[in-house]
Amino acid sequence: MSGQVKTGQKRATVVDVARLAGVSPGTVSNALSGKRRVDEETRARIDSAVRELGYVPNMAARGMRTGRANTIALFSSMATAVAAGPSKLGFLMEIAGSAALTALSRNVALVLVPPIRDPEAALRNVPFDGALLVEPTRDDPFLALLAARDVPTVAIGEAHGAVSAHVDLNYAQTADLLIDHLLNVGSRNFPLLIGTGARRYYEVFEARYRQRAAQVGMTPAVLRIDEAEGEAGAARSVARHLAAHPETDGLLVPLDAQATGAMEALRQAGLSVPGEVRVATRYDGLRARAETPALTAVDLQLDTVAATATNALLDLVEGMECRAHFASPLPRLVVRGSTEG
Amino acid sequence: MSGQVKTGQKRATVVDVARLAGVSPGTVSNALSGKRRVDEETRARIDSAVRELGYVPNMAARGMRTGRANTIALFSSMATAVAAGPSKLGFLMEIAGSAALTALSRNVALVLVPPIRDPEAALRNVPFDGALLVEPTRDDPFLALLAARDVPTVAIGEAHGAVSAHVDLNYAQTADLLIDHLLNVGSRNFPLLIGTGARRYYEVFEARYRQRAAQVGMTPAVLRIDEAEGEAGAARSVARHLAAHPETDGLLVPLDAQATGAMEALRQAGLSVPGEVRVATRYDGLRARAETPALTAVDLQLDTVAATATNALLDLVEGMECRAHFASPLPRLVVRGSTEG
DNA sequence: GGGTGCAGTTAAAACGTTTTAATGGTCACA
DNA sequence: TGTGACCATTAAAACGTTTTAACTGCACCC
Repeated sequence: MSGQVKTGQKRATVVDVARLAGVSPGTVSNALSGKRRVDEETRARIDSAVRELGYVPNMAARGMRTGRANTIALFSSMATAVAAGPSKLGFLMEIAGSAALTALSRNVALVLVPPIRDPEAALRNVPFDGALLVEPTRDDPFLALLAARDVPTVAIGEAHGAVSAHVDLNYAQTADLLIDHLLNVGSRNFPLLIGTGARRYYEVFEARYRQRAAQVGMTPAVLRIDEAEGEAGAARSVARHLAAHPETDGLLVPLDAQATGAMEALRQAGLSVPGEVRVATRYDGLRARAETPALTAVDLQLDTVAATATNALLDLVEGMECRAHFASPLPRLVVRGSTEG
Repeated sequence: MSGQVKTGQKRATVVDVARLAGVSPGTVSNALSGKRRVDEETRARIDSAVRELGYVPNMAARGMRTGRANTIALFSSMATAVAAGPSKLGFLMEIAGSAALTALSRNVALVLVPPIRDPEAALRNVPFDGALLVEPTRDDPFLALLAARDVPTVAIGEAHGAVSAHVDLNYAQTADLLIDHLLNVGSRNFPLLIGTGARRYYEVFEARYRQRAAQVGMTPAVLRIDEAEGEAGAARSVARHLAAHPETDGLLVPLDAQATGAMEALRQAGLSVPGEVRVATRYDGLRARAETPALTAVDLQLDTVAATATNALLDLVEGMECRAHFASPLPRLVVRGSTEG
């Protein structure tokens, strides 16, 4: 009997509980939320009524009253996510797992909003009190929509637009790590491949690359490839570059989808990796590890990053003050077969 | 001006829109939802009022009235997920991505409930109108909780308990695929490693393994390892088996975390893979691909499986009739270095 | 005895939407 | 002219909480 609810029966409400316990609904609410003192004996009566009726609070009603959804949303910038396909999803999912765990430890659920054609529809149908935005582009459609909704937003990775806060992804250090590594293993002629989108980390990578190239006397070559062309686009671009520059002995390809494309081009050209050409990429995900040889990459410690971002967002949602900028653990180089023989 | 909302300003409601458009709130609701006919001219007035005020419907209020949260939850059986760590998360995340996409295409968001200590608290604070349950164990704590809440539940993988429906993960075919493959590449003495938990797919794997072993005259050996001991437990168990059975020339290890543990044991024993011992696992995820040599595994087509499950669940939520059992695309063997030289 | 303060409780309002039943108007048909 | 059907609209109720302000007793203090 007790605790059981028959199928189809209407769920018990706070008034049912109140009636059974012989108190008013307000007292039940106070007893359950603990917001006000309730007599010990009354509380006991309420508790047993709750158990007997199998009462579960109606979240929608609570949300309407309190104005909170107990939910945060994780968005990924549409364009790239689609373009980079599974790789970007890996990146996103790694963040999602950690963010969900952190959020739930604070009694908030994470809703996952994958890249989708119509961001506006997604926003409209999903209740949430805060948003996590993964590496937004300069003109990210979500930025405007979230701003219009006046909802706290935390970006993962440096953001151009107006966000409440952002967690650093250490673009500069990551770039330096990879560039210095390529130099250390002896590469002296390696181009940088980046996408054409307005991503902050492209800008940073390019800046560091050019600076370092100038220092060591390397002629810089920056190949820009539309992200939407995926692996194939990168392969074509690299093939062209190899033909024009046979002295090439390395490739710096931050976007992993483009990195595997580049590997394909190298195979076609009959060049050995890492013997003749060394290759390094940024995100140490499935693509990087599944390539043969596996690609040297960087451990961005996304779980820590996501936890930091989530906690910051929840602080904001709860109305606490919060810094506008959070540092991340320093990225660590993960050396693999593609740069060491 | 239009479409702009100043920060801190209270959000416009349907009443504000109604007043501005000179109609009643009910008409606004009808115009927006399209549930009833509304004169073309009034609809236009309402639309422009909506734009001017930057009106966004309050989901909580709508949810309270309609009884729908526009949300489904994805749960993963607690014990295993924790035990198998990142590998299980990979599995879960692959499903999550596809489920989220499918759900969103039907205007429903996916909330991600990662393995957590207190499942009951998770359930209480998260509003959802349906649940997706990944490979529940026989006594899965979520099963009871979801049943008590009387919420439609769809399991991914055969389920023991009471769920509204389940989508097959083709345990038998998967087992056959792997067993036959090991036999085909010449293995004649390979034990089966499985966990101790009450998972349906352990039972099926064991049954098929014993049957096939009897057919080909192989002495069956089933090693059961507590999932909670992870890689190390599997490594110890395999080391022991190898010492007692030097004739071992293969390993069938469905759980990928245990498979990588087994690989470690083989390395320690100085046995070459695939030369002396062939290894096969089930889930073709990061662990399988990142191992050296990469592990032969099975493509379970989780994206299709997740999409099927999600659509079934949403049908149930919308009150449609729905089959209790869905087939999945047949699993395909992915042959890798661990079984072919 | 009249005020003050406190602790526990309550009645009623409020949150913002959807839905129901009722309303007035127009049109076609007898 | 009356009758019914239909259409667009509306007023009001309903959803299930939380919160506010009021209200009890009751003890304590001048």
